Amino acid sequence: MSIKKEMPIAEKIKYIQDTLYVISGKWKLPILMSMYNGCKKFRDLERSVEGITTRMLSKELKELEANKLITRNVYDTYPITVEYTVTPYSYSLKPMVDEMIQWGIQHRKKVVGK
Amino acid sequence: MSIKKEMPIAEKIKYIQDTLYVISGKWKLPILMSMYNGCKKFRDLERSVEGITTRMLSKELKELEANKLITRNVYDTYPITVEYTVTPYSYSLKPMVDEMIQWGIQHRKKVVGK
DNA sequence: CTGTATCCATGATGATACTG
DNA sequence: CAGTATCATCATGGATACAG
Repeated sequence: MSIKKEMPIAEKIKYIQDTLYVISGKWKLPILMSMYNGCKKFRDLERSVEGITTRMLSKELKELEANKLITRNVYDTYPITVEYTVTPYSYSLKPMVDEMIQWGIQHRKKVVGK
Repeated sequence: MSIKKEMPIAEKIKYIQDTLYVISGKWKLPILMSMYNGCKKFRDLERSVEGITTRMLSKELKELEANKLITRNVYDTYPITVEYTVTPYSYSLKPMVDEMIQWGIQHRKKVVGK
């Protein structure tokens, strides 16, 4: 028989907020999705992520990198090119993101009633 | 053989943002967790959700109710008492929230290295 | 091309006082 | 008890110009 201690609520909340923080911001998930779709260069992301500014793209990319979801590689061409790539680790987000998509779909039906 | 059309990225992002919006804000999940833990009355929530103000509690409860995650019941005592209860529907969030907790746990290890 | 630096607008939250 | 009203503060993001 296994004795399983329930995690205290406060601790659960802490982890949830950690997680939310990592994917928070208007652009992090759109950027990631674009990258899964093949975009690698700064300029390509700037164009494919509808409406984003260079300031926000730069900022969000840094945070994604800090959280090990993407890596940044600089190539010494002229002008320099920079390639961002999603890490294998970033795929660990997939189950959660898929859940969010599914929940969003059914919730829209539930609340809007359509 | 099944032909399955991939959902366009833009649409996925829309649903993800819908979902994030529902649980957004500093207090919605802490409130919900407190309610799962048994809190029902405004004053109890105000005390159990560490740091929340009446203004925010009131506001977030309204939004949770609008999204059908809780219901509000007024009892005509004196002074009146109000009981909030989580809806069965709110439990549909559980898989996602559990995923967030698990992801948060392993992410802290991954990034902090501990 | 790949960003950084400023400044500004808006929204989200906090503090506090007050009401039925 | 269960909130509302008002004002203050802070974080987020947008616009724009500029740099290496």
